[in-house]
Amino acid sequence: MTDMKPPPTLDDVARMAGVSTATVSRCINDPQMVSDKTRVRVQDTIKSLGYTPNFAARSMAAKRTFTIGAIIPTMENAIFARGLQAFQESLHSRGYTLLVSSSAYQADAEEEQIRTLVARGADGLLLIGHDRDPAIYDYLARQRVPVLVAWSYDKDVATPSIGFDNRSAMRALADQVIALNHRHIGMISGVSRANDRARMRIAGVKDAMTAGGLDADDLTLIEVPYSFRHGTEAFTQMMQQEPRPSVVFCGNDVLAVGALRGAKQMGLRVPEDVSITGFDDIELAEVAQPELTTVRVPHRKMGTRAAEELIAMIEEKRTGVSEDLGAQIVTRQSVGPPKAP
Amino acid sequence: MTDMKPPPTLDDVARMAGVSTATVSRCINDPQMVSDKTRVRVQDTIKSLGYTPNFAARSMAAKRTFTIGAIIPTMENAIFARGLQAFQESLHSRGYTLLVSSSAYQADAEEEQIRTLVARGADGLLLIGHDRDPAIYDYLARQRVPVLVAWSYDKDVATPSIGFDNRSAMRALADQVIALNHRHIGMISGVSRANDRARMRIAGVKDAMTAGGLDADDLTLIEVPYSFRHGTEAFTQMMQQEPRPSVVFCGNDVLAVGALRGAKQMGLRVPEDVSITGFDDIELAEVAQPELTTVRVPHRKMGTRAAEELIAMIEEKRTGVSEDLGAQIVTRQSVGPPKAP
DNA sequence: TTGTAGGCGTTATCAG
DNA sequence: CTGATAACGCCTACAA
Repeated sequence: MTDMKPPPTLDDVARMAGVSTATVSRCINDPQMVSDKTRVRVQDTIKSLGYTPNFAARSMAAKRTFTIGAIIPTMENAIFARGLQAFQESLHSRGYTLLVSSSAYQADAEEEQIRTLVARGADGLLLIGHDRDPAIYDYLARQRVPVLVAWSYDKDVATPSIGFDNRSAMRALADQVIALNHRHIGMISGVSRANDRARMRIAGVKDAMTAGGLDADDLTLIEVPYSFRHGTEAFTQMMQQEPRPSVVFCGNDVLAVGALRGAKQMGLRVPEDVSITGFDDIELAEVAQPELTTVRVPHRKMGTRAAEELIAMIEEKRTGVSEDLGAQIVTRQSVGPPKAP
Repeated sequence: MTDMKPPPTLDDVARMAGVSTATVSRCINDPQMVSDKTRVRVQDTIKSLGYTPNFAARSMAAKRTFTIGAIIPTMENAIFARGLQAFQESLHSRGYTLLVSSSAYQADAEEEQIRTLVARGADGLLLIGHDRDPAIYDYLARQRVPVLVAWSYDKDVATPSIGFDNRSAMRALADQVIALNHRHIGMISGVSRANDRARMRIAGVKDAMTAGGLDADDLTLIEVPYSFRHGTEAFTQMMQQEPRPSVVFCGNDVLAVGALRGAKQMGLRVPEDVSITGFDDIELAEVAQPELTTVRVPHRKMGTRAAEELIAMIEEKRTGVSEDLGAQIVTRQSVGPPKAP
C-alpha cells in the first residue's frame, strides 16, 4: 500500500476532460471565456480529480502570487490584532492570502522580513508607520512592489498611508484633559526612535500644553518599550520626580494599564490622586480598573480600507491615495481634575 | 527614466561569472561542492548583481518551499503569541519561513486555511490541539504534509503532539485550591466543542472534585467564547446561582480577568468573598488586581521544540515523536480559603 | 569539480 | 471559443 500517486495536474484534467490545458486554465481564471458546455465538463472533472492548482507553477507563469505581506511591530498584545484581522478578511474575500510577520519593534528585523516577503513574490506590502531607512523605500520601488502604510496618516510623505493623524488625536485628548486645569504633565511614551506614531503622540501632548498656556519643555517624559512592566516602572519612577505630574499620558493602553498598576502599588488613587490616559482603545482599556480614558483608533476600518487600497494599487498599477480615517476620544473613569494643592 | 530592468536571474549570474547555472545553483544550495575559487567568484557576482533566487521557480523545481504554516485559534489576545514567536525564531534560524493565520476558533475556517497552506506548498503544518474532523487528517496524510500538534499532549493519538497535559495541569491547580476546603465549585470554560484543551481542563477540575470527596456532577459550569466580556458575563450569571460557588476556575487568563471585573462590579472581594483562577500565565495575569493564581504553560519551549521536531519530520521524512513539556502552578493572590458560611 | 539539458505545472500569445 | 506552444527561473541527474 505504498501509493505514491502525485497530485493531479492541469494536464491530467485536460486529458481526462478531452480538452487542451489552455482551456482548463481558462475555466479556472476566466470562466466566461469558455462555452458553457465545456466549462461544466471541465469543472466536473476538476472536482472528481480533486485537482488544486500548483501555487508555485502558477505564480511563476503569471508573475503574480495573490499574496500580500504585512509586517506588524508586535503580536504580543492586541494593538494590531483587530486591524489585521479585518485586513485579512478583506484580502481573503478578494482572493488574496495574507502573510504576516512581526518585527518586535526592531528596524533591522523588519528590513529582513521585507526582503523575505519580496523574495517570496508578495504582490504588495502593508507596513506600520512611516519611519524607516529610506533605502528600504528605494529597494521596494526598484522591485516595483506596491507599499501601503497604515496606523499613520501623513499626506506629505511619498508613501501612501491609511490611518489617522496621531498627533492631532493625542492633542485632542490632551486638550480636553489639560482643560481640567492640570499643570504638571507627564508622559510615558513608546520608544520614539524609528516610530513616527510615538513621536507624533508626544508632539500632540506638547501642542496641547502650549495651547493651554504651559511650557512644552516642562513635559516630564519617559520612553520605554510597550509592555505592562515598563509602564509600571516608568510610572513609579515618574511619580518620584518633582514636580509630580497630576496626569500621565501613556503612549498606548498597555503602558497605561501598567501605569495603573504602578499607581495601585504606590497607594495612589486614580483619578483622584493622578489621572492616567491610554491610546488605542483595545478591549483591555475597558477591563482596567478604573476603565481607561483613551483614544479610539479605527482598527477595523483601517484594515478594510488598507486592503482595498492596496489591491487597487496592485491591480490597477496605480499609486495609492492616502486617507485620514480619524480617531476619537473615549472618556471613561481614569481622568479627573487635579487635586487641589 | 522608465527602467524596466527585471531582477537578475541565475542565468545572469552564471554568464557574468563565467560559469554554468548549475554551478551557481550549487554555490547557493551546496557550497561545499564547489571549489573555493569559483565559489568566491560566484558569490561576489551574486552580491554585485543583488541577485535573489526566485522563490516560485525554486519551489517548483525543488518541490520544497522552506515554508511552514501555523494556524492558531486567535491573535486577539496573547495566549499564543509568545509560543508562536519562539516557533518562528527557531524556524527562521533553520532557514524556514513561517506563514501564520488565525481561525478565530472556527473549525471550518481552520479547514479552509489548512487547504490554502497546503496548496501553497507548505512543507509542514503546526496546528493547535487535536480536535478536528478526521477527514482533515486523512487529507493531510494523502498530501504527505507533516503535521504537528502543539498546546496539547496526548500520547494515545496518531498525530504527534508537543505540549502539556491540560487535564492534569488543571487538576493539579484544582487539587490545591479545593484542599483549602472549597465545597461549591464553579468553572467558566472556553467552548469545549472541537477544543480538547478546554475539555481536558474541565475534566481536570472534575477529577480534583472527585478526589476531594465532592460530586463532579455538582460543578457549576458555563462555556463561553474566550473574551473579557464573556468572562464578566458568565461570572455575574454564575454568582446568582444557588449554591453560589466559592471558587471559580477559568479556562484561561482572559476569562479570569473578565471574571475579576465581574466580581468588582458586584462588590465581591477576591479572594475573600470568592476565589478566581486563570490558565496560561500570560503577562496579563500579573497585571490583574489581584494578581491571578494560574497555570504556567511552557510557551516558548513549546514553540522551540515544535519547530525542531517539525523540521526533523520534514527533513528526515520520519514520523514525529510526542513530548510532554509539563506545566506548573503559579500561586498569587486571587485564591484563598472559602468564607466561613 | 563543472557543464549539459530535461523537466517542474501554469499562463499567455497567437493561430485556427 | 479552442488548441499549440513558448516562456517562467531553477534544480538535478547524468556526463564529462
